[in-house]
Amino acid sequence: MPELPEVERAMRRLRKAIEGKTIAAVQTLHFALERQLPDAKARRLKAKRISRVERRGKHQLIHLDDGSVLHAHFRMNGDWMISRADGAPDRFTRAIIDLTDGTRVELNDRRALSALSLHASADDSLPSLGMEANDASLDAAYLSKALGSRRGPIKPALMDQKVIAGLGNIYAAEALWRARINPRAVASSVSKACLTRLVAAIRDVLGSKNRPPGRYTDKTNRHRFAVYDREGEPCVVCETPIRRIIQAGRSTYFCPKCQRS
DNA sequence: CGTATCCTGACC
DNA sequence: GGTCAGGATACG
Repeated sequence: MPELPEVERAMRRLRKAIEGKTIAAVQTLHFALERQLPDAKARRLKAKRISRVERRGKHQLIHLDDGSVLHAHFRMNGDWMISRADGAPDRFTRAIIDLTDGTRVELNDRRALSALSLHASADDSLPSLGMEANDASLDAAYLSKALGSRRGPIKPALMDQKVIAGLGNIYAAEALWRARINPRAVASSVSKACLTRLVAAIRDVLGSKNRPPGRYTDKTNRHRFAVYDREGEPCVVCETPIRRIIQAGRSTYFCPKCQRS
């Protein structure tokens, strides 16, 4: 369940469940996770105390008292399930973190594309990231600089975590629709006025008012999005049918009339 | 830059 | 059986 607000909520649940506690055991239940966190490495986590849980973009960092870091990323479908060590893990649980107090954290991910790995220090646990999408100091000047060297379309550029950390496919499309910017517009050529609208639009789509309360694939949440997954449906502003195109291998939804530039 | 790839499940 | 899926990365 990525996209920054969802990761933020998941991180807070994780923090509440494990911060200050001690790891009893970590195990992987799927070869894709085992490959990243081999049993020999997982064993090193035993008896480590969790000093802090942190989010950076869509990454989650579990800081341990010896300075090492357990890095987690949900990718497409991951989520935490907090349970108890004496129960059976969920069918789609790919890794388990058991705490000495009996709390169990399950990394639940049907596709098993999630990342989970152990690093000696925080420094080598993360790729370089751009400004946080929900950073109050995000402004048109920053975007202008970050996009200045990009000759490709703006929508894939917005999803590049080195440009803005935390913006994903859904909210990139939603923000561009709100800002009335064509997703195919060349990133470096988007005007300052448009970038100013885009900054406001990013705040709007990430703001709690406009976000679904739970998992955003829930049918009941679908209506919360203006363009995402609405191919052929009328634009809520101008009633032009929403179009779907593929950019960098991902679906982009947009209104061909509202987003002309 | 775009494309293929990692994976599995859900849905048509 | 084919297609699609909220992400990121390696590669050409």
